This record gives sequence, C-alpha cells and structure tokens, in this order.
Amino acid sequence: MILDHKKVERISKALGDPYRLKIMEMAKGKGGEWMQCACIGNNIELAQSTISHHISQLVDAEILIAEKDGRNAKYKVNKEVLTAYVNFLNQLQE
Amino acid sequence: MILDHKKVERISKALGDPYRLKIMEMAKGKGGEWMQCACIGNNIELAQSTISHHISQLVDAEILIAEKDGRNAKYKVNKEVLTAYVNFLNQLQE
DNA sequence: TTGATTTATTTAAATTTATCGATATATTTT
DNA sequence: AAAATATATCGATAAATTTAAATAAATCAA
Repeated sequence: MILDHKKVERISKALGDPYRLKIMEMAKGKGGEWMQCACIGNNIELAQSTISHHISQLVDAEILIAEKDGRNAKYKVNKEVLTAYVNFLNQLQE
Repeated sequence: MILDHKKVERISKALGDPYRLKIMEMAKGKGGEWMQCACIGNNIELAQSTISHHISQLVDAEILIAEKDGRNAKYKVNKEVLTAYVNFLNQLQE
C-alpha cells in the first residue's frame, strides 16, 4: 500500500497530539484485540465530546479502525496503514 | 535511541504539513549530501520568512540537521532520529 | 568600508485546531 | 413506550499555527 502526500500529512497530524498518541498506545496495549471506547474516556481527562473528536481524527487518518457494537464503539490499530506510513518514512532516509 | 512522547509528538507535528514534507523529500533527494537552503526557496512558493520558519520546525524536531556555511545554510535528513521515530511507530503495531 | 546577499527573527493578521457544553442519534433496558 | 446509556455532532470560544512584511544579523564582494 502506497500513501500519497495528503495521506501522510493527515496521519502525521493525527499523531501530533499527546491525547491522540495516548489513545493509539492504549489501542496497541490491547494486543490486536478491540479496545472499548468507554475505556478511553476512563483514562483521559477530557470532555466526552473532545475525546470523540480526537478519535475521529485517528479514524479519518485510518490509523485506527472503528466498529460499532450495539451502542458501544470499539477500535483497533490499523496495522496496514501504519506499515505504509513507516514505509514512507523509511524512503525518506535514502 | 528512544524518543519520549513529547519528542514523537513534535516530530509528527513537523511532518504534518505539505511544505515541510516537501522540504524533507528534497533533502532526501540529495542522497545523504547537504541540501542548500536557497534550493528550497527556489522550489517552494512561499515567502522567505515562512520557509525559514518551516525549516526551524524540522530542525527543532531534529529530523533535519542544519549547518551554517558562510552566509548560506545547508541541511540534511537526520537518519538516526527518523529511525528512532520509525521504531516508535513499529512498537505501536504490537 | 560600503553595498549587496542570505538567512533568521519579530510582529501582526488570518487561518486552523482544540476544547467544551448542549443537543442529537442510536441502542439497550425496564 | 419511556428512561437510561453511549457516542457523535454542532456551535461558540480559546489557543495554536501559518503566513508574510519589516527588520536584524551575519557574511561576502567591490
């Protein structure tokens, strides 16, 4: 998978915030399993609407996969896109 | 080399702009050699002060190494930091 | 030394992003 | 059906970022 510049820019921007980084790390912590949305709210001291907005950005950038589960939402890291992002960065080194 | 979250955040932010991405790609194009500052100005349609500001952010994030050469400035990609950034991202995948 | 050149800094305006409260939507429970 | 719960969206405001003109600082060339 090859990412265009617009996509790389969006992913970078999504990763350029401490709360969004924390969310990604929490998702990683689940080791491939789904992370519940409520779990994020329990661990980040921000308004619910703000957290939802941060999640949107990660999902828009496609580094987080979202799925609805009844009235809950769950997420996991999109490894394929992250790998493509890493590939872009590696290209930048030579 | 291990990057803390603050550092990862700053690098991500630095990469989250189309002009700064372009500058990084230009630096990469030099294949390990120095890129002249003037070269950037010739290829990006922004005011000189704006370009200088973008460069500062890449240098502050330490993904670009700066060196003075008389009244000119030259830059190259900091591979060590980029590698550390890539390592952080890979960790995020498992 | 004077004038030209290159890059950096300062300042200010315009734009974008972050945040939260309020409300909407969808789903489950009773 | 009504109440409760979980998440998303909207609107307003605050904060941060982008941009460029003006200026400064450093170096080179005459």
